[in-house]
Amino acid sequence: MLYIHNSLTRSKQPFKPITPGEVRLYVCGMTVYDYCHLGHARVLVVFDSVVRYLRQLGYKVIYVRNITDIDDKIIRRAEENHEDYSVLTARFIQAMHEDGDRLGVLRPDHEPCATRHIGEIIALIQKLLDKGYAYQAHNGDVYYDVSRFKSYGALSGKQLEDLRAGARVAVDEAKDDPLDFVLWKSAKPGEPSWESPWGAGRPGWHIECSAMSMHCLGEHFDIHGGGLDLQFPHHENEIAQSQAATGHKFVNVWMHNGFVQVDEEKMSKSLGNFFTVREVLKHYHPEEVRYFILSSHYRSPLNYTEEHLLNARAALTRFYTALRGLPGAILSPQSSVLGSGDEYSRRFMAAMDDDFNTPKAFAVLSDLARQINTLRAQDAAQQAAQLGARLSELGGIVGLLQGDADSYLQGTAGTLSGSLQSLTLNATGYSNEAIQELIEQRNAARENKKWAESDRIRDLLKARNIVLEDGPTGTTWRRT
RNA sequence: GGCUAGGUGGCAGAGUGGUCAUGCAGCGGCCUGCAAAGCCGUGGACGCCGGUUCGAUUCCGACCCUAGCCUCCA
Repeated sequence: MLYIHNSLTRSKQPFKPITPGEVRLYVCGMTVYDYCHLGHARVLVVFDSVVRYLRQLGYKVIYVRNITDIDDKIIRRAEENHEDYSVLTARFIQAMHEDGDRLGVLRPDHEPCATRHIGEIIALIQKLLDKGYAYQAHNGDVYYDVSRFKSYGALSGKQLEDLRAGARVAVDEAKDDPLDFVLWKSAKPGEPSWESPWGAGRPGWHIECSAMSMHCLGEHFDIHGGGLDLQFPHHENEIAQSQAATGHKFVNVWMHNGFVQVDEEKMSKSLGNFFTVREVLKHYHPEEVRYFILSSHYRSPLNYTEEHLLNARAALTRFYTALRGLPGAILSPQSSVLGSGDEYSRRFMAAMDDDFNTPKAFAVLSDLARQINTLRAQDAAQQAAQLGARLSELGGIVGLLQGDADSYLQGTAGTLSGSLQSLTLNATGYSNEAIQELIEQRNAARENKKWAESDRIRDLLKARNIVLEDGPTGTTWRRT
């Protein structure tokens, strides 16, 4: 039985889809005016793992992750660049796809862009106006009247009075109430705009997600996710909009992932303490980044440090070392994991069932790796191979361990993308053939018990971050 | 100030009312020509103060500290 922590009730609850066997999931994606940083990567990887796991459980998942391709920052950035906003957004949508692909993030089933759903957005705003939940101000903007929505603040645990007390003063004179938020923004000269009953303008951020999620998934769906920073006001506002418009419940379960932090501080654009995905991938294997992200629970803060990434590298090295030389197993939809009932699968699934507890699940993978190593030492090759298949199968449930062990350990090919040819940390200047040649020279020396010569070659390679390992079946090498 | 989530061994990170997390690092051993990898063993922890309890790191209360939200933010 899968349990999920619901931000709305602040408790872990058994998950029950609205339609049996089907899960409809919406996640707030990026505003595309710059490259993704690790904070964005966490959303991508966390919800990718959620989707993968739900599918593993046998659910038909409809996964929608939107793109905000029109807003103030996009307009400003496009102006700075002297380019059309749509050229800017197209470029960063592509960059986002590249980053996601490299991290092994499966594409969502639908990826709606705000600018392609202006019609639905306008219709939704009109509905809110008709029902008296919205008003047009003297400056032409249309605002949502927060005071009309009784349960406003339920998701974030805030009271209207408290919010008003803490509100920054008189930011926008046109609003009736400082807490009211914009649904339709009238265009200033030169800004991209769309025609509407309230004049030329563009949608506010919050209404986009209400309109697109309901368009793609219906008025009532199962799970809505996003970063913790979206809980208030963005998701609060979505609830207010959608439930006011439809008159019934919007989303059953709200999931929020924690922040990526740098020096105990949130990683963000505005603080300038961010690392982009592509920058980090210059130094670390995509699978290492993915492991790093999943090695703490999705709701916990995650500190970005080099030490943590190296920790992820050590863990993956251990797993791939255990898998090395075993026939690989790629997770298939017909995987035997679910019904197999073996101890490791059972424990792994139990951990994932507990609100996607990936760190706990990883502990099972460690135990499994140890058992594989033990079996190999006992020459129980068949059983080792069986458990090896199980290890990569379980790893595959969260998008890990799907690569070739030698490729990972020798750093010659991207495990997930297949296109990562130059891991800078692993650059050594020796070709695989040259390494093989040196290994043969060394083994010849060892045959003759010329230990000095043997050690010289090993040290030579070690200086280039290549470590040799003499096993019962011969010498293998890997990069460090 | 209001609200939310946290404070676990050297580091990271699960978890539990009274027997094991797990990984890295450390220490001892096995293996090895020596290593590496691997295996076995091992030390070390639950912010602070009260309360409930036969017993609390785990439940309750106060306090301290951290992060986040209350303005765009994944």
